[in-house]
Amino acid sequence: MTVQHRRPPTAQQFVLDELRRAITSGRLRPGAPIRQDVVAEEFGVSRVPLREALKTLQGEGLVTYRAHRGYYVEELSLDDLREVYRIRTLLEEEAVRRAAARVTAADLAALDRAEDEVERAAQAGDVLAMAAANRAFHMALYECAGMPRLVRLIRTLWDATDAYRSIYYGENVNRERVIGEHRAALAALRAGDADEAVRVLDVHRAHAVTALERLMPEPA
Amino acid sequence: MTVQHRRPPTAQQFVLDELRRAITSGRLRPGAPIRQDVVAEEFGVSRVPLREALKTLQGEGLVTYRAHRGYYVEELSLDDLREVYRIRTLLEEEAVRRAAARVTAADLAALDRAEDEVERAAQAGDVLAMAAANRAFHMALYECAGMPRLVRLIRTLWDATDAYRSIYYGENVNRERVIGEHRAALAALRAGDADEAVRVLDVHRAHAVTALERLMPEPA
DNA sequence: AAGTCTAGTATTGGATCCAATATCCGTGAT
DNA sequence: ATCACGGATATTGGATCCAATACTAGACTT
Repeated sequence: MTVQHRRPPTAQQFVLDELRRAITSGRLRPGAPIRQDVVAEEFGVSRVPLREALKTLQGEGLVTYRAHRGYYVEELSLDDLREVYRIRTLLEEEAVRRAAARVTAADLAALDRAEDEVERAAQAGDVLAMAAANRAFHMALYECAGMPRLVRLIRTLWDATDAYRSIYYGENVNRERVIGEHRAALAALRAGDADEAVRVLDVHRAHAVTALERLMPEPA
Repeated sequence: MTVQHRRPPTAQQFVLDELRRAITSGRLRPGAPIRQDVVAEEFGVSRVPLREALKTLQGEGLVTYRAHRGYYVEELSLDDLREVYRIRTLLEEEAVRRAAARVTAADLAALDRAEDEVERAAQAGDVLAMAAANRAFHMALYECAGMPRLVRLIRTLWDATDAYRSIYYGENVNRERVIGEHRAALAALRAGDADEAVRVLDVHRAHAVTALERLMPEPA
């Protein structure tokens, strides 16, 4: 007996996910004020969990907040996305370098398993599962750096742009490319070649940006 | 007619500041659960603004959260602080480099004024004012990079460790040193020498870490 | 005696209601 | 006509109350 849309355990989680989707999909227009009454009713919750979700989004930079004025949808232009990816590059390079220096055999085995998961999802053509598995793979890799706060930051940046990524995996070509790049990164890591691992993952990331630039609606 | 402690415009802001202090000062011990009832009563507010403040702190990594289990004070060991400073280094280097490439005459004039403010506070021996002015100076510098999201991230990292910094300015030597370093950074920026500006500010930051290592209570 | 189920309690999650603040618009003075 | 002032309204901020969940302890079974 399968549950269709397993709703998260709390309303704030549910609203958080929905809001992210609404913002990154453009349904809530950039710059527009978020009327708590309206949105709360739309999602069928009260304003309390909504406000907690908004606080989280504020931390991620998807909304801005002014006391007694409310929350506003933050602009997420192509330039902003590029900026996010630039920041990710800075942080993830550090993570990969440290990971390369510290990675253990057990870590590598776990990464192999994570990559298997990605490929299984790709084979099945399950876009959602692949996005999730891909994320798990990358985070597992970054975790090897032994810098929990760095990983937390990276994870937040991924959260802020998650909705865009799922578009990316819709295309067959990308799915194959991703797998190749993952394998190359793993090989480099296994060989202890930090520079090569960084290089591969930079390309990996850069390609995602290019794809986004192609897919994003150019600002009017 | 001076207001003693101008309480922030909202209870959540007030609680946020107080909580940060309580956590970074160690009054709320690492790993300890945060009982909302207790803390709310202690600060004289209801649980609603407290929970919003906690969400913000979650974003900053000062507390962790598990649904239906509550918030817990996050460990902030010396290692964690080092990690935060390492991340700051990565992000701020990028900001300074971009700033050096884009800084205008007007920007430089504004930075001069910001630095004047710092020196005025230092002269007056007003530690709190100096911390604030110093922060304003650095942020003004980073703003020149034209990367709002990057600046936002840096600001968040500063927020998470603000309480520690005020200790730093308590010492006379540090106040003088800071001013010298600021001036050197400004000179480098004016000369368009990005590498030098980065170098100076790296030293600047590294010294703050060293001071912290001296002052921090070593974990038992 | 060990483990499991169950009732009770503590704590968080969420809804509703009221208060405080900001915005908007009309009125009046200059 | 323009600006300042003031009240009405919309919206956010916060307090209280109730519901849902997780923890605890004790009784019962084996």
